[in-house]
Amino acid sequence: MKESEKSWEEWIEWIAQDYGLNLDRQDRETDKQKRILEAAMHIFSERGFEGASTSAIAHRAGVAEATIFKHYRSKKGLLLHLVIPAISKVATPYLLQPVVKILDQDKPLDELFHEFYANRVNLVEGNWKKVKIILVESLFQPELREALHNHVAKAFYEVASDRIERWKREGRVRDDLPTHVIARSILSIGIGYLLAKNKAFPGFLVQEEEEQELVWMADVILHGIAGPKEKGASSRD
Amino acid sequence: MKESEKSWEEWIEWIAQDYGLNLDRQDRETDKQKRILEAAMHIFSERGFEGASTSAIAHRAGVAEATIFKHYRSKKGLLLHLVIPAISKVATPYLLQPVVKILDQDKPLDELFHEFYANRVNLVEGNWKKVKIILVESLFQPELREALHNHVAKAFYEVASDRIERWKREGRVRDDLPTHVIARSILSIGIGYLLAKNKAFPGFLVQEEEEQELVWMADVILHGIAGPKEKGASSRD
DNA sequence: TAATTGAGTAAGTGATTACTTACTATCATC
DNA sequence: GATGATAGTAAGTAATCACTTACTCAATTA
Repeated sequence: MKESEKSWEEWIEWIAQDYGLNLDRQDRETDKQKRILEAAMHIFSERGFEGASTSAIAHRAGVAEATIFKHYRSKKGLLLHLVIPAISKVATPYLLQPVVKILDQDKPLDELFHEFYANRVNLVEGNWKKVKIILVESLFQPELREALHNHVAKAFYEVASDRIERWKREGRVRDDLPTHVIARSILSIGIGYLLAKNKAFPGFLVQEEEEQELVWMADVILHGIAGPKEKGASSRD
Repeated sequence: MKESEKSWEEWIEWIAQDYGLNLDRQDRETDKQKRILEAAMHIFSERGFEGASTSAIAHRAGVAEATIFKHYRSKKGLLLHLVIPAISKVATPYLLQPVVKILDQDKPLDELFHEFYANRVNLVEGNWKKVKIILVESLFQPELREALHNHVAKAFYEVASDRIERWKREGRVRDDLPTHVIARSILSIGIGYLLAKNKAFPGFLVQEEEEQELVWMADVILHGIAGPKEKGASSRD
């Protein structure tokens, strides 16, 4: 069976065997386990996976180093314990539902996109450290990349493309652009804002209050930036 | 003097002193020096800075480990030797010139943006490994982040905002959007395409030939994705 | 040609790494 | 009150880390 053909459940099971990932989220974690995960989140996100030492994590968590290995088997096991539940939450209908709910409202697209961006920006910023770990490490850890591609991205794209095609039929979205271009553009505007604000170049690429920026984002993605003199040039008219 | 008030030249000099960076690019590198830099580029980009060992780099370059330290003083010095010249090239008018040349042509913005995206996509893809190192490590190395922010980003933004404001006056670009929003949106569409194609989710976010994708990118940023039913909703009309 | 210089390296250095072993303390169950 | 089972850890382990020392050799300079 090829890697990419594994279902989410099969993939999780495979990881679980290799790294002792306990999937039963019900069985409550010890106080020390929680503190280890919290410490790991901070140190992984500050120094990256390779730059983080288990001794530093143990020290920050206030436990002996061996305790980490008792619970998580290996350093990589610790990383996956931290990150896989987060990914699996996103892949779950549970976290995809706000998106669906927002996209299915009977409102002008301006308002709808505004709400969508506000919701997703909020989600990412509320979990910035974990998001950073997942994004950076997915560049170096094939398992993570595979997971993001096959499950998170795919799930989102299915929801998105479904709506976009309906909007095309209803004349609310241009039907002369392929669906993937529209989906990518919507995402790009949001990601660009998050990068500019959080990491890259705050100060001159993000200057106003968030509420106002979100309105502009929705405006740009819907109507573009062309002025009256350039409007006729579109192939759609 | 605050970090951010250093000029590019002062900053380079400061780095040079700390890490023995030889700025005189004229004095030709040894064959072995070239091979070390080449090996470092591959291994840094594959494993990240912390994950890359100097012994692995030496092995790949076919030199003794000590040779690396003879030339670059420390592992971090090696990283900066690799990365600073690349950044400084971008900050230089020399590499900014293609952008200026493209943006100052007397053509419809559709064509202009198409050309701009083609040019920048080309540049990034031709130097993908270095770009990856710079982006990832700038998340963890403050010197790199500082350099990108104060010199590359600033330089680009100055060129961009100048043109955008002129276009506003000429009615070629909407004057009801702030300049930074326009600049950010243009960049976002480009970055989104690069991420989708190279790293994140090729396959369903990038499906067509590059030439065609570039046309769509220019189209979306100029005219948006709204269909006839939603067009009236804009605040600009 | 004697002296100097820079490229290059073999063989280390102590520190730190991820991970183990062998142990104690606590607590529920029979 | 003996029996496991689990949580936790002190004190290791071998391997690897970034970096140094002390040297050779070839080319240049005086």
